[in-house]
Amino acid sequence: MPIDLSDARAAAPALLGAVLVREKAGCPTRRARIVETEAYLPNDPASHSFGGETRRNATMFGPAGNAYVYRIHRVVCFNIVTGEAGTGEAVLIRAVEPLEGRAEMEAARTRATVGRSRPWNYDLCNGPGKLCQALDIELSHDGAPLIGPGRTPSDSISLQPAPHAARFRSTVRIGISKAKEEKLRFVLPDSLWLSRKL
DNA sequence: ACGGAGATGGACT
DNA sequence: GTCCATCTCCGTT
Repeated sequence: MPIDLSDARAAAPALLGAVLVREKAGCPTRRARIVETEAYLPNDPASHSFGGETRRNATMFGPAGNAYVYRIHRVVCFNIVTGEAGTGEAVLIRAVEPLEGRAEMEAARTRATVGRSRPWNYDLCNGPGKLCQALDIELSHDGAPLIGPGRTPSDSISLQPAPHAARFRSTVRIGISKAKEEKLRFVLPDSLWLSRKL
């Protein structure tokens, strides 16, 4: 069963339990389970696509299944484009649980963080910027296809569907100032790797 | 365990 | 000049 990326509201919970696979030449494979997502809908005042297409958000208006990667403050965030091309919707991946290649994730986080000496814990990848550091997701991956052909084998991000539909909970989204009331954040309620506790 | 402040850089108007 | 889909540290419980 392919993952339902037909629209962001359906895709955000459907992506819970799916596994991100990061392949990079010279690095061990990193795999991580998605435990927290947020939907950004068409005509959503909190979405980057609100107000139309610009250079920065252009891949949001492209086909579903591509990575939308943007920079905010010091870090980048990783989204999966959903819906028909032109609708400008996506799902933000907010937290993942490491499954494989954890040492490589810790090394990547250490590389990206200055002055950290204590060991990594649940803060390894429990946030949208942190997981991009742990998986070496960069601005250059903006627009990259995650599913099907067209990926770069030596530098790919791909997706394995969840083995079964996950039991989830929804809450309000985090870190936004507009359209705060809608419950468009989706989590695996028992996960220890959420960016915030329930 | 939780909350607030400051760092910070680019996109957009 | 303003606005952030954030992170980390350091304070207080």
